[in-house]
Parts: sequence; structure tokens; C-alpha cells
Amino acid sequence: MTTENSNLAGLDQRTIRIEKLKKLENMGINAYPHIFNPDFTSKALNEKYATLANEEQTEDEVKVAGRIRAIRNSGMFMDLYDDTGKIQIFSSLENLPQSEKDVLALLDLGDIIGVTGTVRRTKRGELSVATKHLDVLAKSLQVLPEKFHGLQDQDTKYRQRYLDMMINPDTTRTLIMRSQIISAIREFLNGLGFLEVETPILHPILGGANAKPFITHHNTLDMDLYLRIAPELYLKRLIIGGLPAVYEIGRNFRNEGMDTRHNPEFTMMELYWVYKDYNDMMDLFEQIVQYAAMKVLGTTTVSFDGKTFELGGHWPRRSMLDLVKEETGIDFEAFETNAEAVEAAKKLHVEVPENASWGLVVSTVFEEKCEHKLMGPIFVIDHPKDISPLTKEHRANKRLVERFEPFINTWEVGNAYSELTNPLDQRERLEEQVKAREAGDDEANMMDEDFVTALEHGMPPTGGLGMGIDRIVMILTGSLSIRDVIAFPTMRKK
RNA sequence: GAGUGUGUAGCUCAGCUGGUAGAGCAUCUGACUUUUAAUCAGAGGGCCCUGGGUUCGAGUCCCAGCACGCUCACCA
Repeated sequence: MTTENSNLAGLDQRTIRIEKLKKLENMGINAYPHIFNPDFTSKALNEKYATLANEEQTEDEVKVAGRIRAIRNSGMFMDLYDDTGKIQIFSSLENLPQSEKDVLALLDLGDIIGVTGTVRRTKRGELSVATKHLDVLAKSLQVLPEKFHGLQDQDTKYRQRYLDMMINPDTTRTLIMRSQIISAIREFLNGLGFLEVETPILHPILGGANAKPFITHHNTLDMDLYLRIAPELYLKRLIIGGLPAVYEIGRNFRNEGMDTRHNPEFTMMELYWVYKDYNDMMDLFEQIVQYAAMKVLGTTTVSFDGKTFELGGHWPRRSMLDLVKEETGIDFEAFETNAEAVEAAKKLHVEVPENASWGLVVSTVFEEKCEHKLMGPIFVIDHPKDISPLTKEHRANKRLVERFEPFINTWEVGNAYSELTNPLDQRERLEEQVKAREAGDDEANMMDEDFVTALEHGMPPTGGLGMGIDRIVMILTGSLSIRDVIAFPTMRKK
């Protein structure tokens, strides 16, 4: 058997690797074996032999495994990486049997191997495993991106995320933190006695938010279905059924634009808690974010894009009308009619439809004039009633509802209410939505008779809260694009 | 959807006013039992995103398309 690779000259790198794979097979080696049991990770090995002196050699035989990320001195040194770090493999030509030398010559960067050998520390101080036996665990047929500059191409990073993860440690770190943040949220809510539930993703009727949907079709029922834009109306049915505290963490789908803060499918946490109102929800929102921040960062002081956010303590709570007044000098509360409000918006150079309602004007002016200044964290509270069809009327102001949106870094990171529980009121508001839809607003809610019927059976006073998980993860991980916190973001077909 | 930028070797990038394509890493060969972005010498490797056009001649200029980034619009 030859270890000579000169016959490979000029071939492309994948072909070369396939030829090497054939040579391994000809040597009776299965390059994709069923099992290998390493007894140390990089971290565990380094911890156990932390005190081993330079040039000290042990007789301790260990088995380690990982991906080859560097080969130096014609194979004498290899850097093996597992998820905990690096292990240097030392293969001395003097002590290595010919059969092992033959395997060594057929290894490439990117191959996953297992090494059986003895533990030593080199004179340069690098803890190493001195090879006795090499196992090929997976021959890699593809070339890894360059080690120094890494993988830069955004397209490849998103489409071949595994490469991004192998090469860029921050990518893996962010995805791990995402998982930890979601675990922390579950842990916190479960600790309060919440029940995690699952509700349908295929919805026959659109509801729970204002957004354009994805439409799909069920063949057997011969029926169009919507991918949910929000789980709200189903979660409320569970409250009506008697569950006192429920939450769901899952994907919502909205058929709208994509940018650094929007992905067509995104992860939302929604919860409902009986005998609570939106004030309680504000306390709860703060606590959830603070708990998650402490879990993954150990602090509630968060650095993001050169800015610092203090997420600890109570966040300011400011009414939308106050913020608009502060910013524009106009007190929209003083306007009795829609026309007056529209007139005022025009003076501010904020475009609104000629027939816009008072509430739509207020929220549009808020979005145009205030939102981009809200570094937060801050709760914007008490929204206009006519833009909030599922929210209970404000106990002190009939034109408003008990609703809030938390903002961090000018981003809306959630939405919460004292939930509307009056079925007759709910029916009227949904009828308004239906009218808006008929008038061409394809983001308006549809009439959900079954939901209103459920409400008619009686729903206790309830606080509800939605949290945009992706954006919270962005803030806590310092990610500038939502695509960096989603392992496989939506991409155009290539 | 609009504007704008990018697309060249497996990867990261050069390529000026148009003249037959370059580097580093990776690959192959050799040297070196030494290292840690190992080093040294040599070699191979290109549908220059796609399709049109201008030109004697296009990676380069023009038009269209595709993909991605950024900004804006819609939205969470």
C-alpha cells in the first residue's frame, strides 16, 4: 500500500480527498465507523493535566476525538478541536508504526478523527496526546474556509451555517446563548406555575394580530389554511377552559418585508395569566428579561452596538399620548374629532389617510416622531382603543386601552394587554375589523365566531403578554441582524 | 417594493485610463522531527455570477437578469 499522493497532483481538492478515502478503504479502514468512545474532552484533559510540567511525559493512555483544524510539520503536530477547545496531537515518526504513518498521510484539514495515545506536554508548553493509534471517524470531502480570515461571505454564512459555526466561534456562541435564553424563560415561567402549551400553527381564521399571512392548503379538507400570525386566540380559549397561567414559545409567520429586524418566521413567547392586568404584565416582562440576562450574562447591564442598556430595576412607563405631546407639543387628547387629529398630523408632516381615526393618527404620529428616539428600556402604555381590537378598555379613559409595548434600542420587543373579556364588546370590535378588511385592509382581523362564543362562556380578568424572542436574543447577544440569532434564516432560492 | 454597493482559484482578497489572470491561505512534490497563522523551495489549480451589447480586443465600459449586503418603505 502506498502513501504516495503524487498521483493526485492537479486534481481538484474534492477529487483528491475521494482518492484518499479510497486508499483508506483499500487499507481496510472504514472512514465512517459506527462508534468511537473518547474518554476526555479538550477541557477535561486540560483540567486533569493542568499541573503537568513542560516536557513531562506520562504513560497515561487516553482516547480523544475532534476535527482536524491545523496540521504542522508534515503531520507531526495536529490541532484537534471539539466543542470545548483544542487538543494538540503529537505524532513522532520514530515511534509510529508504518500502518499509522500511512493513515496520517491520508488525513486532511476538516477530517474528524479519534486518537489513542499518551499524555505529555511539549517543551513549548502545549498539552498533547502522543499518537499510538489513529481512527478516522469521518473523512471530510470538502475544503474548510481559510483559517485566518475565516468565512466572510454572508450568503455562505447563512446558507451553510455549519461552516460559519465551525469557523466563527461567535456564531456558535450566539446560537448557544439563544438556547439558554429560551431555557431561562421556560425555567422562570414554570417556577411561577405556568403551563407550557401548544396551539395550532395552521389556522382556518386569521386573528390575534394585524399582519399579512402565508396561505397554504389542506388537500383532504380541501381548505385553505393560514400559518398563524399569532397564537393569541387559542391561548385565550385555554384560559376560558380553566387553565390559570399558560404560555407558548413558538414560530409565528408574517408575509411581510425582511430586514435586519424581520424574518418571515420568527419566534414569539405569549403568555396569559388570570386575575392579572397590564400593570402586572409590565412587572412580569421586566422580570423575565432580567432573569434571562442574569442567566446568560450574569448582569442586567448590557452592551449593544456601542451603547449600554440597564435592564435592571423598574423600567419607565410613559403613556403614548404624553410621549407624543412631549415630542410634538401637540396634545392629541384635546381633539374631539378625527378631522382635528388628521389636521394636526398634516401640520407635523405625518402622512395619514384622510379618513383616519383619532387613534390611528395618534399611533402613526407616535411611530413617526417618537419611536426612533426610544432607547429604553421603556414601556409605552395606554394605546388608542381603535387600533387595539383585543384589548380591554382603559379603566380611566374610554378612548384608550390598557396596553403596553416595551422598547429597547428603539425596537418594539413585545406587546401586552389587560385582555378584552367582554364578549359583546369583542364582537363589535371584530366587526369593525371585518369592515376594515372589506375596505381593503388585508391586515385586519377576521371574525372568529368560535372565539367570541368561547368568550361568551366567561373569561376571567386576564393579563396577556407577547415577547419577541429573536429581538431579545439580539439585545442579549449583541447581534446586529436577526439572521445572526436564527440558525437558518429565510433565504431566497438559489 | 425603491435606492445603493458587492459578485474574480476551495477560502480571504488585489486587478489603474480596455491589451491573453495575480497574491496569501488551502492543494500536490521536496526539505525540515522543529510546531502552534510553523518555515523554506517548486508545481498545479479560473465559464472573472449569467445573458446581451460597444470595440480589432471586455474581468474592466453599457444594458438586462440572478444572488447577497446596507439604507428606506411595510412590519414585530
